[in-house]
Amino acid sequence: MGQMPSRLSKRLSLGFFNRSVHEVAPDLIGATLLVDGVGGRLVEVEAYHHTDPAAHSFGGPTERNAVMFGPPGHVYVYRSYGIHWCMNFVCEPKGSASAVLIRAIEPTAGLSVMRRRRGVGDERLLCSGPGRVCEALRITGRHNGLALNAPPFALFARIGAVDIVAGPRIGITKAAELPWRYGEKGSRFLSKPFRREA
DNA sequence: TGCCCGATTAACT
DNA sequence: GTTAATCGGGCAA
Repeated sequence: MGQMPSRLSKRLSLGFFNRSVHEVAPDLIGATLLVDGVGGRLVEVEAYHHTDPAAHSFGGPTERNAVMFGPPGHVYVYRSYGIHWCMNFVCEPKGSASAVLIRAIEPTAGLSVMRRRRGVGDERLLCSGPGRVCEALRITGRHNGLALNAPPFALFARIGAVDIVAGPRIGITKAAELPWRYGEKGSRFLSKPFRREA
């Protein structure tokens, strides 16, 4: 389990993330993320730039957001609403404190494991939301600060072209109008549909 | 120290 | 459509 995409696509290097978060975020759509062999294709992400009032790093470094100020290609995990975990990929040169929130995945590997962890049978409910992604892939605070190019992570470039749509981010109050949510057009695995879809 | 509220979800009406 | 669950970060006092 988990080797399937390796023959078909390249692994993404840490350098992939050493670019503007607004380039990395759409480029991640269609990439495959596995955690201990379980996961699938990224179909929805959001960009958080350090100059953005909605970003955790906006107010400067704290104990919680320290990883955001570290090197790109590492994972920033935080607890949301005291209940859920949310996972981000740090972008841009070290200290820039920008990151991409992983909001939804199309499950392709370890379906039965994810169903058991999530307690639901419907494929579309396994990873359609940032908290659901972390529960299905069993991401917790102990993953905070880990690099994406080493176990338990495996990250593969997308294969072929992907239709990408953008729109306002979800669940925020500051800078809510900025169109920094990216998704695969027409995907059935989004946490919410995009407004302007053909 | 105390208080408010959040990059959410599921279970309601 | 609404709301409870649940807790740590960040800031006021």
